[in-house]
Amino acid sequence: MSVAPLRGGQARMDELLTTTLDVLKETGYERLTIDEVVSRVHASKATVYRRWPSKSALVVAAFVHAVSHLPAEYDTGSLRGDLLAGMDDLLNEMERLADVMAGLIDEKRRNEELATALREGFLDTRRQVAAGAFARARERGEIAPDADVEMLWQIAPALVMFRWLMMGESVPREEGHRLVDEVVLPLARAGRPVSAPATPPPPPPPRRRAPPSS
Amino acid sequence: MSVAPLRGGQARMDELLTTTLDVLKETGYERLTIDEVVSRVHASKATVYRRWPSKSALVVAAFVHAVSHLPAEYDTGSLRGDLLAGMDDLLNEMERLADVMAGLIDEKRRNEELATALREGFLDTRRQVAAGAFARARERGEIAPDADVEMLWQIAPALVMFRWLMMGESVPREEGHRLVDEVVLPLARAGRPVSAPATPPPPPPPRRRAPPSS
Amino acid sequence: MSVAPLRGGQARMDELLTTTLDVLKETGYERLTIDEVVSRVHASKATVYRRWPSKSALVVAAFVHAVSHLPAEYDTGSLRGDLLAGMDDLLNEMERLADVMAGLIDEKRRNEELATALREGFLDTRRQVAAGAFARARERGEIAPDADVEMLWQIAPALVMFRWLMMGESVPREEGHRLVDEVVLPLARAGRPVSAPATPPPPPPPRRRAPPSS
Amino acid sequence: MSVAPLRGGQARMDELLTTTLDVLKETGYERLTIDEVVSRVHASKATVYRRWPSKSALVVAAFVHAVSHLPAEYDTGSLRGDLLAGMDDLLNEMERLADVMAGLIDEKRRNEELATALREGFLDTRRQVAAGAFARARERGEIAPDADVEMLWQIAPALVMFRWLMMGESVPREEGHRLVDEVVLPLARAGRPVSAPATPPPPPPPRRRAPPSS
DNA sequence: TCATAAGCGAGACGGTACGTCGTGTCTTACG
DNA sequence: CGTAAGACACGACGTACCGTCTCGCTTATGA
Repeated sequence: MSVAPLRGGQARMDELLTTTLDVLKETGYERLTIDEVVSRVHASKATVYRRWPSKSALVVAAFVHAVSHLPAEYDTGSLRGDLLAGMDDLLNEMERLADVMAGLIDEKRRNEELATALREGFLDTRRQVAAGAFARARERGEIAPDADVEMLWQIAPALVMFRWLMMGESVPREEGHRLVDEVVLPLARAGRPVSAPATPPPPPPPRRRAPPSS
Repeated sequence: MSVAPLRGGQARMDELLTTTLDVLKETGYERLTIDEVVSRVHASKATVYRRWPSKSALVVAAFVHAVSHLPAEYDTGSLRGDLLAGMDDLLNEMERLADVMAGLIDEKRRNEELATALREGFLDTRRQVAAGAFARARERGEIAPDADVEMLWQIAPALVMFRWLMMGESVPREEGHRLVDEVVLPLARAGRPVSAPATPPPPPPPRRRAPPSS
Repeated sequence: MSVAPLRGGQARMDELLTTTLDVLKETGYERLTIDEVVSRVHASKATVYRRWPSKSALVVAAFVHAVSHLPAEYDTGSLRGDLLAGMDDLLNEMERLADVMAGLIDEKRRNEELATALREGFLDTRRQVAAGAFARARERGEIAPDADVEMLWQIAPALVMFRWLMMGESVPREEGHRLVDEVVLPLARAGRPVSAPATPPPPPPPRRRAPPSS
Repeated sequence: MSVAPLRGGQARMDELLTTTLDVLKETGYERLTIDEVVSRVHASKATVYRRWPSKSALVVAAFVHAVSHLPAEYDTGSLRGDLLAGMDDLLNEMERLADVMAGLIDEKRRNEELATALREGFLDTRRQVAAGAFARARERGEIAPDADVEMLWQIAPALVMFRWLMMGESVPREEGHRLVDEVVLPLARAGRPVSAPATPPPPPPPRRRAPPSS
């Protein structure tokens, strides 16, 4: 769906992409209009369609553009410092991109490139930040050797995005830090629980039907 | 934007709403068309617009319809049993509604009724299931008295929805159970950490700019 | 290229067609815009495209509509009276349609329906008017029995259209009448010349080339 | 709108003009595309627009180029010979230009230069050929002194163009010669009719309305 | 001899119109 | 009266062409 940038006009491309992102934030994917975007930068529709074959491709490119920076790396000397730094970065990114992401989650189901952009441009960054921090912490003996890093890295983005996208609330810095101190760090230090309780899992509950059929 | 059901035709309404949900799952909010819905049930557009004033109202109603059942309540006698039962219910609901939710997250930003439906019909159910379970567990002394219930209940839905909507993966039952056993239960039992480390939080990291401007 | 008229809205169709004809007269085929037409009658493009598949089809229909009346028939009792009446009718029609025709002559080359409309709706009317007049005149003995009717009927429209379309002048009534009196009537009365001069036709002249190649 | 030939590249100009004429014949004015023309001669749009300021100017120039040769003059010694020679020339020109003319009649209404080109490059040639022939014939006493030359010269082009452009038929040489022998020559020899019949012209017929309103 | 200029191809660009499609309103005819 | 059918005004989409423009490349001349 993406298109090799034209020879000239790199500046024009950036302008189009950042403007697209602005409009996206303001109005959401559905209400975004190509005409609105081009009129803001005094361009013409052809200039857009010469680069991207459709509205959705334009929007995807704008998102890719927005998340295409080098993954952050923090080495503050302590696990807590690293995680707090990563959390601050996450919160900044969400502030910038939460509205845009909301408009793209549906599109992502049908657009492999967008899915890749989200994964590689955003999620992998979170994973790498956390993975690096945990690796250094393990060498320093700060955490249990069997800590489940693959689960741990997801906790912060999952909860932050849940709050932004599902609950519709922003997440203040202190909340994010509490999340690190009261959830991530304790779990990392404790490692996996000694043994999963032997009680067999209960039978699956009866499936619900959509309408309150009773 | 809300529903004014006509006297007759309750069955017709259900048919329209469930069909709307089907189309929504298949094609997403943006690509859903009223004509597609009505042609599937051999109805006419007027029949839809007599009941709901817009496409978004129809879709909201379909979602409300889908989540409008009594909140589940599980009392299995143990916290773990309750949480696992709640997790199974959550996983079932996600299986049924993940695609639909993806299509509505953007619309929710502009549609208060949809936001309410999501909150009351879906999230509050999760909260109540967990809150009840934790309350009983505290009475039984199974968990620390200062366990942060408001944070704890969010962990399961946040991580499950993160996996479904962000990572694009479904969550198998065993994974859900591991989440209960290795994250929720340990945190509940431990309660809040003795004291937040006294180290002052690091200064906020420099904000990133969108393009790799270096 | 034509389309069965929709059930309702015959009035709307007429309105669209006459407005199309107006715009056509004012601006010519090339500069005519669907948006201009629909905005004049407060219609929408879809209303046009529901009936006619393209701009050219609309314009053709407007022309067909404009020439779709019963062929005139004049029986004034004398050949001269009949021809003058036919001439007046021709001049009226040209006044009404000359600008339109100018815009359609090119399109006619590619549009069989338009060609048919021009032939049957306009030219055949001329032929029939003249043919009837000459037939009655021959019975009355007013003209030579061997008068070449197939050539005679063409003279009036050919010269009038030549003046309108090629020379860009309108033809006043007196000029038209002079044409009848000084060209058509004399030729009709004289019949074919006694014998074609026996001189063999000269050899065809050398073909010219486009550029003044000398 | 007129031509300002660049210093070099006369050959290029000819190439462009003749190619334009070709495309014009094939597709008509409206469908002619600058891109089509330049791609056929491996030129670029700038090369066209450096010479002619618009599509219509290019097309006009192509037509002017096509009709810009010295007016023919035939002096065969007899009126009939002159007229037949002129007719052959006319038929040749129509063969070459009928399609092009069809595409330009509409444009001519709005383009004074094109109107001039048609008049001076094509029509005046016909007029001069005929006028010369008739002048010599009058001196020789071959025609009536009061023959209406201004009307006579138009008959041949009017009828030939009528056949080509309105009826959509080509005109074979014999038909053209018949036209000379049976129409033009008899009228020229007879001169104006002795007296216009005294019958007053009939009242103008009722104007027709566009739709068959009865 | 080489530099300065000019025409050239290529094609991006701002516009404008096209023809299509979906929304939400409305009318018509049927049961 | 509710409904199926579908016409309608509106407005966005994605395409095509016009006329302008900038870019290098080539060529052709003049210092």
